[in-house]
Amino acid sequence: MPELPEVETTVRGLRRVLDGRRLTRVDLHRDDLRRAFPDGLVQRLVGATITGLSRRAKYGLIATDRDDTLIFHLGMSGRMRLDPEVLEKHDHVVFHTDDGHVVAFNDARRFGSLDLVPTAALGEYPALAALGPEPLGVDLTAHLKAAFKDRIAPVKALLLDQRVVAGLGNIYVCEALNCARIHPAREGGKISAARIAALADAIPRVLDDAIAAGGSTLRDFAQVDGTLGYFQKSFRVYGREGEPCPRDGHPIKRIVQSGRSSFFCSWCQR
DNA sequence: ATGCACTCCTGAACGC
DNA sequence: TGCGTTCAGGAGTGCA
Repeated sequence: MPELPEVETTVRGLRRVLDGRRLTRVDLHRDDLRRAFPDGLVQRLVGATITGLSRRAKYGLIATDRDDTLIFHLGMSGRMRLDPEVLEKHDHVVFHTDDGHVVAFNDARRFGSLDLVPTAALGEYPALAALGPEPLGVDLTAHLKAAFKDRIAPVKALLLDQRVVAGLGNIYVCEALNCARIHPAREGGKISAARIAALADAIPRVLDDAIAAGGSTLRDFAQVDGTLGYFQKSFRVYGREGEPCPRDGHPIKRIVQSGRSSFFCSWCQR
Protein backbone atom coordinates (compact mmCIF):
# COMPACT_ATOMS: atom_id res chain seq x y z
CA MET A 1 0.00 0.00 0.00
CA PRO A 2 2.81 2.44 0.36
CA GLU A 3 2.37 5.30 -2.03
CA LEU A 4 4.53 8.37 -2.45
CA PRO A 5 3.90 9.85 1.03
CA GLU A 6 4.67 6.59 2.79
CA VAL A 7 7.86 6.12 0.81
CA GLU A 8 8.88 9.71 1.50
CA THR A 9 8.26 9.20 5.20
CA THR A 10 10.24 5.97 5.13
CA VAL A 11 13.17 7.62 3.35
CA ARG A 12 13.21 10.47 5.86
CA GLY A 13 13.22 7.99 8.71
CA LEU A 14 15.99 5.93 7.14
CA ARG A 15 18.05 9.02 6.44
CA ARG A 16 18.35 9.75 10.14
CA VAL A 17 20.08 6.47 10.86
CA LEU A 18 21.73 5.50 7.58
CA ASP A 19 23.10 8.69 6.07
CA GLY A 20 26.88 8.75 6.43
CA ARG A 21 27.01 5.32 8.07
CA ARG A 22 29.02 2.38 6.90
CA LEU A 23 27.29 -0.95 6.39
CA THR A 24 29.05 -3.67 8.33
CA ARG A 25 26.74 -6.54 7.54
CA VAL A 26 23.86 -7.37 5.24
CA ASP A 27 21.90 -10.57 5.78
CA LEU A 28 19.69 -12.06 3.10
CA HIS A 29 17.02 -14.43 4.35
CA ARG A 30 15.95 -15.33 0.86
CA ASP A 31 17.30 -14.65 -2.59
CA ASP A 32 14.42 -12.80 -4.16
CA LEU A 33 11.36 -10.68 -3.60
CA ARG A 34 9.38 -9.78 -6.65
CA ARG A 35 12.57 -10.38 -8.59
CA ALA A 36 15.85 -12.06 -7.78
CA PHE A 37 18.27 -9.89 -5.85
CA PRO A 38 21.17 -8.64 -7.99
CA ASP A 39 24.37 -10.65 -8.07
CA GLY A 40 26.92 -9.58 -5.52
CA LEU A 41 24.42 -7.53 -3.55
CA VAL A 42 25.95 -8.28 -0.18
CA GLN A 43 29.57 -7.95 -1.28
CA ARG A 44 28.92 -4.63 -2.96
CA LEU A 45 27.16 -3.22 0.09
CA VAL A 46 29.21 -4.49 3.00
CA GLY A 47 31.94 -1.96 3.82
CA ALA A 48 30.29 0.76 1.73
CA THR A 49 29.37 4.10 3.27
CA ILE A 50 25.95 5.56 2.56
CA THR A 51 26.28 8.98 1.00
CA GLY A 52 22.66 9.97 0.58
CA LEU A 53 19.02 8.86 0.55
CA SER A 54 16.30 10.13 -1.73
CA ARG A 55 13.04 9.16 -3.35
CA ARG A 56 11.78 8.96 -6.90
CA ALA A 57 8.09 8.11 -7.30
CA LYS A 58 7.57 5.14 -4.97
CA TYR A 59 11.21 4.09 -5.12
CA GLY A 60 13.67 4.73 -2.32
CA LEU A 61 17.24 5.43 -3.45
CA ILE A 62 20.24 4.80 -1.21
CA ALA A 63 23.57 5.93 -2.67
CA THR A 64 26.92 4.58 -1.53
CA ASP A 65 30.51 5.74 -1.83
CA ARG A 66 31.13 2.86 -4.19
CA ASP A 67 29.05 4.67 -6.77
CA ASP A 68 26.24 2.18 -6.42
CA THR A 69 22.63 3.03 -5.64
CA LEU A 70 20.39 0.63 -3.79
CA ILE A 71 16.86 0.94 -5.15
CA PHE A 72 14.06 -0.33 -2.97
CA HIS A 73 10.35 -0.56 -3.63
CA LEU A 74 7.98 -1.37 -0.78
CA GLY A 75 5.37 -2.93 -3.04
CA MET A 76 2.13 -3.52 -1.23
CA SER A 77 3.19 -4.58 2.22
CA GLY A 78 6.83 -3.56 2.48
CA ARG A 79 8.19 -1.63 5.45
CA MET A 80 11.50 -0.84 7.03
CA ARG A 81 11.79 -1.82 10.67
CA LEU A 82 14.42 -0.03 12.76
CA ASP A 83 16.28 -1.88 15.45
CA PRO A 84 13.82 -4.74 15.79
CA GLU A 85 13.91 -6.50 19.15
CA VAL A 86 13.63 -9.80 17.37
CA LEU A 87 13.52 -10.65 13.72
CA GLU A 88 10.08 -11.53 12.49
CA LYS A 89 8.71 -13.57 9.70
CA HIS A 90 9.16 -11.71 6.41
CA ASP A 91 12.23 -9.75 7.55
CA HIS A 92 13.85 -10.69 4.26
CA VAL A 93 16.90 -8.41 4.27
CA VAL A 94 18.65 -7.03 7.32
CA PHE A 95 21.17 -4.18 7.21
CA HIS A 96 23.66 -3.48 10.03
CA THR A 97 25.48 -0.16 10.43
CA ASP A 98 28.84 0.62 11.98
CA ASP A 99 27.15 2.41 14.89
CA GLY A 100 25.00 -0.57 15.78
CA HIS A 101 21.69 0.15 14.12
CA VAL A 102 19.72 -2.51 12.33
CA VAL A 103 17.22 -1.99 9.54
CA ALA A 104 15.03 -4.90 8.47
CA PHE A 105 13.22 -4.83 5.15
CA ASN A 106 9.99 -6.67 5.92
CA ASP A 107 7.55 -7.51 3.14
CA ALA A 108 4.89 -10.14 3.74
CA ARG A 109 3.43 -10.15 0.25
CA ARG A 110 6.78 -9.83 -1.48
CA PHE A 111 5.60 -7.37 -4.10
CA GLY A 112 8.57 -5.23 -3.16
CA SER A 113 11.95 -5.19 -4.83
CA LEU A 114 15.59 -4.51 -4.14
CA ASP A 115 18.10 -3.61 -6.82
CA LEU A 116 21.63 -2.30 -6.90
CA VAL A 117 22.77 -0.32 -9.91
CA PRO A 118 25.75 1.88 -10.67
CA THR A 119 24.73 5.42 -9.77
CA ALA A 120 25.90 6.67 -13.14
CA ALA A 121 23.46 4.27 -14.83
CA LEU A 122 20.48 5.22 -12.67
CA GLY A 123 18.88 7.11 -15.53
CA GLU A 124 18.81 3.97 -17.63
CA TYR A 125 17.17 1.85 -14.96
CA PRO A 126 13.98 0.97 -16.84
CA ALA A 127 11.52 1.47 -14.01
CA LEU A 128 12.91 4.93 -13.30
CA ALA A 129 13.41 5.98 -16.89
CA ALA A 130 9.73 5.46 -17.70
CA LEU A 131 8.41 7.60 -14.87
CA GLY A 132 6.45 10.79 -15.37
CA PRO A 133 7.11 13.94 -13.37
CA GLU A 134 7.15 14.10 -9.60
CA PRO A 135 3.92 15.69 -8.41
CA LEU A 136 5.41 17.81 -5.63
CA GLY A 137 6.83 21.27 -6.05
CA VAL A 138 5.70 21.82 -9.62
CA ASP A 139 2.55 23.01 -11.36
CA LEU A 140 1.11 19.97 -13.10
CA THR A 141 -1.63 21.79 -14.98
CA ALA A 142 0.01 21.98 -18.38
CA HIS A 143 1.42 18.48 -18.06
CA LEU A 144 -1.95 16.95 -17.19
CA LYS A 145 -3.67 18.80 -20.01
CA ALA A 146 -1.23 17.33 -22.49
CA ALA A 147 -1.30 13.87 -20.92
CA PHE A 148 -5.12 13.69 -20.87
CA LYS A 149 -5.65 15.10 -24.33
CA ASP A 150 -7.59 12.70 -26.58
CA ARG A 151 -7.36 9.90 -24.03
CA ILE A 152 -10.47 7.80 -23.63
CA ALA A 153 -9.20 5.87 -20.63
CA PRO A 154 -10.79 6.75 -17.30
CA VAL A 155 -8.94 9.46 -15.42
CA LYS A 156 -8.49 6.98 -12.57
CA ALA A 157 -6.45 4.69 -14.81
CA LEU A 158 -4.43 7.56 -16.22
CA LEU A 159 -3.46 8.82 -12.79
CA LEU A 160 -2.44 5.35 -11.65
CA ASP A 161 -0.13 5.11 -14.67
CA GLN A 162 3.30 6.01 -13.33
CA ARG A 163 4.29 7.35 -16.74
CA VAL A 164 1.65 10.07 -16.40
CA VAL A 165 2.41 11.16 -12.84
CA ALA A 166 4.95 9.41 -10.65
CA GLY A 167 4.05 8.19 -7.21
CA LEU A 168 0.27 8.12 -7.06
CA GLY A 169 -1.56 4.98 -5.98
CA ASN A 170 -5.15 3.97 -5.53
CA ILE A 171 -5.74 5.82 -2.29
CA TYR A 172 -4.40 9.25 -3.18
CA VAL A 173 -5.92 9.15 -6.64
CA CYS A 174 -9.33 8.67 -5.03
CA GLU A 175 -8.64 11.50 -2.63
CA ALA A 176 -7.39 13.92 -5.28
CA LEU A 177 -10.33 13.19 -7.59
CA ASN A 178 -12.77 13.99 -4.79
CA CYS A 179 -10.96 17.25 -4.08
CA ALA A 180 -11.10 18.18 -7.77
CA ARG A 181 -14.72 16.98 -8.13
CA ILE A 182 -13.90 14.63 -10.99
CA HIS A 183 -15.66 11.29 -11.42
CA PRO A 184 -13.08 8.48 -11.50
CA ALA A 185 -14.63 6.98 -14.63
CA ARG A 186 -14.50 10.24 -16.55
CA GLU A 187 -12.62 9.98 -19.81
CA GLY A 188 -9.30 11.78 -19.56
CA GLY A 189 -9.88 13.73 -22.73
CA LYS A 190 -13.25 15.00 -21.57
CA ILE A 191 -12.20 16.82 -18.44
CA SER A 192 -12.57 20.57 -18.53
CA ALA A 193 -9.56 22.84 -18.22
CA ALA A 194 -10.92 24.12 -14.94
CA ARG A 195 -11.19 20.64 -13.46
CA ILE A 196 -7.70 19.75 -14.65
CA ALA A 197 -6.41 22.85 -12.93
CA ALA A 198 -8.26 21.82 -9.77
CA LEU A 199 -6.75 18.36 -10.03
CA ALA A 200 -3.26 19.75 -10.52
CA ASP A 201 -3.82 21.72 -7.35
CA ALA A 202 -5.33 18.82 -5.41
CA ILE A 203 -2.66 16.20 -6.13
CA PRO A 204 0.27 17.89 -4.37
CA ARG A 205 -2.01 19.12 -1.60
CA VAL A 206 -3.26 15.63 -0.82
CA LEU A 207 0.26 14.22 -0.90
CA ASP A 208 1.76 16.99 1.21
CA ASP A 209 -0.98 16.55 3.80
CA ALA A 210 -0.27 12.83 3.98
CA ILE A 211 3.46 13.39 4.35
CA ALA A 212 2.78 15.90 7.10
CA ALA A 213 0.49 13.42 8.85
CA GLY A 214 3.07 10.66 8.57
CA GLY A 215 5.92 12.92 9.58
CA SER A 216 4.12 14.32 12.59
CA THR A 217 3.52 10.88 14.02
CA LEU A 218 7.08 9.86 13.32
CA ARG A 219 8.48 10.40 16.79
CA ASP A 220 10.52 7.26 16.69
CA PHE A 221 11.78 5.74 13.50
CA ALA A 222 10.88 2.37 14.96
CA GLN A 223 7.34 3.27 14.03
CA VAL A 224 8.25 3.75 10.43
CA ASP A 225 6.35 1.32 8.33
CA GLY A 226 4.29 1.43 5.22
CA THR A 227 0.98 1.37 7.01
CA LEU A 228 1.63 3.98 9.66
CA GLY A 229 0.71 6.99 7.59
CA TYR A 230 -2.52 5.42 6.49
CA PHE A 231 -3.68 4.55 9.95
CA GLN A 232 -2.87 7.99 11.27
CA LYS A 233 -4.57 9.77 8.43
CA SER A 234 -8.26 9.92 7.84
CA PHE A 235 -9.30 9.87 4.24
CA ARG A 236 -12.01 11.90 2.59
CA VAL A 237 -13.42 9.04 0.54
CA TYR A 238 -11.05 6.08 0.44
CA GLY A 239 -12.51 3.09 2.26
CA ARG A 240 -15.59 5.07 3.26
CA GLU A 241 -18.35 3.54 1.18
CA GLY A 242 -21.73 4.66 2.49
CA GLU A 243 -20.30 7.43 4.65
CA PRO A 244 -21.01 11.08 3.86
CA CYS A 245 -18.92 13.00 1.39
CA PRO A 246 -16.98 15.63 3.36
CA ARG A 247 -18.05 18.29 0.87
CA ASP A 248 -21.79 17.77 0.59
CA GLY A 249 -22.78 14.84 2.80
CA HIS A 250 -23.99 12.57 0.04
CA PRO A 251 -23.09 8.92 0.51
CA ILE A 252 -19.78 7.79 -0.92
CA LYS A 253 -20.01 5.10 -3.54
CA ARG A 254 -17.62 2.40 -4.58
CA ILE A 255 -17.06 1.09 -8.07
CA VAL A 256 -14.47 -1.33 -9.37
CA GLN A 257 -12.29 -0.13 -12.22
CA SER A 258 -9.85 -2.60 -13.73
CA GLY A 259 -9.97 -4.62 -10.55
CA ARG A 260 -9.38 -1.67 -8.21
CA SER A 261 -11.85 -0.04 -5.91
CA SER A 262 -12.66 3.61 -6.57
CA PHE A 263 -14.40 5.58 -3.85
CA PHE A 264 -16.15 8.77 -4.86
CA CYS A 265 -19.18 10.99 -4.38
CA SER A 266 -21.55 10.73 -7.32
CA TRP A 267 -23.15 14.01 -6.29
CA CYS A 268 -20.17 16.32 -6.62
CA GLN A 269 -17.78 14.29 -8.76
CA ARG A 270 -18.74 14.47 -12.41
C1' DA B 1 -0.10 3.44 -29.30
C1' DT B 2 -3.77 2.36 -26.25
C1' DG B 3 -6.69 0.03 -23.06
C1' DC B 4 -7.45 -3.67 -20.13
C1' DA B 5 -7.34 -8.28 -17.94
C1' DC B 6 -4.41 -11.06 -15.54
C1' DT B 7 -0.62 -12.39 -12.33
C1' DC B 8 2.41 -12.50 -8.34
C1' DC B 9 1.79 -13.03 -2.62
C1' DT B 10 0.04 -13.23 2.25
C1' DG B 11 -2.90 -12.02 5.91
C1' DA B 12 -7.02 -9.86 7.52
C1' DA B 13 -11.81 -9.98 7.41
C1' DC B 14 -15.83 -12.19 6.56
C1' DG B 15 -19.50 -15.99 6.01
C1' DC B 16 -21.29 -20.34 6.94
C1' DT C 1 -14.23 -22.94 16.63
C1' DG C 2 -12.79 -23.67 12.26
C1' DC C 3 -12.74 -23.87 7.74
C1' DG C 4 -13.07 -21.77 3.21
C1' DT C 5 -13.56 -17.60 0.39
C1' DT C 6 -12.76 -12.86 -0.75
C1' DC C 7 -10.27 -8.86 -0.86
C1' DA C 8 -6.34 -5.62 -0.78
C1' DG C 9 -3.01 -3.61 -4.39
C1' DG C 10 2.06 -1.94 -7.59
C1' DA C 11 3.84 -3.01 -11.51
C1' DG C 12 4.94 -6.01 -15.15
C1' DT C 13 3.26 -8.97 -18.90
C1' DG C 14 0.59 -10.14 -22.62
C1' DC C 15 -3.20 -9.76 -25.63
C1' DA C 16 -6.81 -7.45 -28.54
